[in-house]
Amino acid sequence: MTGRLSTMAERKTSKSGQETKDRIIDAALATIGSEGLVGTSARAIAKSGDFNQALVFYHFGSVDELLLAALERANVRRMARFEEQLRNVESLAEFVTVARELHAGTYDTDAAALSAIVAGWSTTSDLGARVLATLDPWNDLVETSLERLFSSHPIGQFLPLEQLAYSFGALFLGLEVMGRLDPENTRTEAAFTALFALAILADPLLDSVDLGALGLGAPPPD
Amino acid sequence: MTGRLSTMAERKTSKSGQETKDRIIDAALATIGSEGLVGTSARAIAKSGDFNQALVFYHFGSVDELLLAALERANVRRMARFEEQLRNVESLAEFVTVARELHAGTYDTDAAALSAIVAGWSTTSDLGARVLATLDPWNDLVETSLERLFSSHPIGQFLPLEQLAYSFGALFLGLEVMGRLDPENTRTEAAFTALFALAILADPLLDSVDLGALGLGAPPPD
DNA sequence: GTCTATACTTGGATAGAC
DNA sequence: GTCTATCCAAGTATAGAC
Repeated sequence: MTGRLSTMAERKTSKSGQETKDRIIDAALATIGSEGLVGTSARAIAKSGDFNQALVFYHFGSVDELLLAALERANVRRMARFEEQLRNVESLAEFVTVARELHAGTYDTDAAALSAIVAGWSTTSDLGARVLATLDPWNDLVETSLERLFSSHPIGQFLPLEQLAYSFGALFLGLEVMGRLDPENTRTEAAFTALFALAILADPLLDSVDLGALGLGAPPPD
Repeated sequence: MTGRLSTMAERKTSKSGQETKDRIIDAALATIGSEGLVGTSARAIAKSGDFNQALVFYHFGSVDELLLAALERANVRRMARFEEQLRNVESLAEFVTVARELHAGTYDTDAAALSAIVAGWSTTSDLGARVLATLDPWNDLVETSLERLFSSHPIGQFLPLEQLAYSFGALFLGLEVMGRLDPENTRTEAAFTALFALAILADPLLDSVDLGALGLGAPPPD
């Protein structure tokens, strides 16, 4: 019974702000997922997380800043989850598989919030730059992954891997956005299946490319 | 002086509504381009087009309906502009070139509005279905184009062209959205350049594919 | 069909009590 | 750090004069 007093000390940090900030961020992500970006107001977020609306402004200053923090958080979580897999990819087919898993959690709040914020703010220039900065690490990660993947293929050195990484990111974003337009999301699923099939075709093909025939240098020795 | 009465008859259709509806749609598209989707309210549109805010509701019922009409209009215009080019494409490189031209008008109001609406409404389910319906014709168009393109390649029959068409559309959308995040838009430009280079590599490669080596049937006769 | 005026709602943001 | 209360701005939508 007297223990209640001593546990106070243990819980001192519980209201130190960081915990509340986390709750607010999670509530923001959940609200974007359920209400869409336009429906995500400070009041809606507060209602979703069952705290006071004024806390948003106390901890983040404005709704936009909160959403940027939420974007950052969701992005970090997703990168942490897939970084290792992506780094160890050894074929295009594996690459597509990882991307598909990344997409698979259709109702994953982080995923929904990410594409909603990125897409929804793509025309508001001041915020756009900060969104782009948040997404930047993906470019490096994918590029590294592609370098590794193509290091064993003779054609790799002729490919613009940096731009290809950016393009793969754009393709992924486009598939996410299109998928969310369709409530049943069947088309994006089908697209991933098709891309996987394509990768299966392309993987052996990359090995058999005759660079000489393409005018890119001497063919690999037999 | 008495002519004023007779010219009234000529101008009778000028205020028949359709002309005003056009003005409103154009103003809506312009506003999305300059203010972003979130900044596009009935008041902002009316100010941009210099007419009364109430006209939006008289002619379209709501702002959402107006934006759907604007989406439809912009989409029809863009399809009309590129349908013929796309239908006559004869190589992957040409295909990329057309896509690049489609993207090139960075400050084209139609293009900006299209990607903003599609992206911004991707999480609001009720409107999303209608957006998807508007974009549908592109899938058919691109698929037809790909069929034509691959009709002379033996590997064409093994490719899931419908899903590839959808994927190309998603890639284009993703590149547009990413491009708008970046005020200078240099990365999407670079991506198109890289994709063009890739297409240049892939075009002759498709002809030289040895289907037998991929286990897809007899190799083409010499 | 178009305008003015206005009712109503929602949302951002702050002040001040606790 | 969190709450209540409140101000103010902006938006949707409608009524009614012209």
